[in-house]
Amino acid sequence: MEGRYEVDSASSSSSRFHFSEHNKWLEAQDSLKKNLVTEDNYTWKLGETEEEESNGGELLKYIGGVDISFLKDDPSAACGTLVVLDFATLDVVYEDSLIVSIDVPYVPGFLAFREAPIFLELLKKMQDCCHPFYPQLLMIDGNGILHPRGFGSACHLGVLANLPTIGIGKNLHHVDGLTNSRVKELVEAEENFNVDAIPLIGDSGNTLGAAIHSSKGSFKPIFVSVGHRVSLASAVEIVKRTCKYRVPEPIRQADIRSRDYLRRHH
DNA sequence: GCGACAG
DNA sequence: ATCTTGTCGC
Repeated sequence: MEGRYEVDSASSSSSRFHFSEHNKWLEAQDSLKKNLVTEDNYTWKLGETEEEESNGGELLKYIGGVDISFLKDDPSAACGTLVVLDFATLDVVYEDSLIVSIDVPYVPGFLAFREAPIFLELLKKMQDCCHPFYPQLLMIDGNGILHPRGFGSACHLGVLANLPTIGIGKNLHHVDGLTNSRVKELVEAEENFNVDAIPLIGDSGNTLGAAIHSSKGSFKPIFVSVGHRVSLASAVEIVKRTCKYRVPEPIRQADIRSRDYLRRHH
């Protein structure tokens, strides 16, 4: 018998998370990871050059963002929001929110098990009615491969929805020797003086993501990592083009609107 | 043993 | 993630 955990009755919320659940989640991540694609795998172009725009290929136009808000009291009451923006204008062209009750705890390294189900439901609603603005790519507030097992919530959602995804972290998830102080060193290193996307290379030698200073007023970087079916280079390019402020617009709009919706409907 | 730990 | 106003500065 592995992990008998329930004996430990003295501790509180965190011990509600039993070893058996932990193992199930590890196995699920391991299994889903087999379908992960970490290179560009889509047909559209970004439209960065006039040539591409006049060439008549399909362009990236609809870019989605998702976020969840919670209430202080009643921590199970949550609002998930999906927005779709026009990549060229950054206008919000679609918005949908859902109030749900979430009983899955937040456990570092397993964010997707808490948040992904509501995002999949929001996406399914769009798909079921063949909505013309269904996103070609999705940004998630949470990491992609910048994760203890290389499979953060952006990867998880990307694989389940079969959509290209990009992970956006507002704080660093310490992994593979990448700590706040180590990243600070990298950011301040002389060779990175004029570099706007600093590669995050862990102790393993793998590049797990990039730190970027999105808006001019912010010294605090955001952390971009590959979710699914997008290369890091493309992810960085797309994120930079959607940043009016520190947090890219798809995430920022989803965040604002989910918070508003929860306030107005509770 | 202690600290760290996306949202 | 959440509670929370003004305020200092470009």
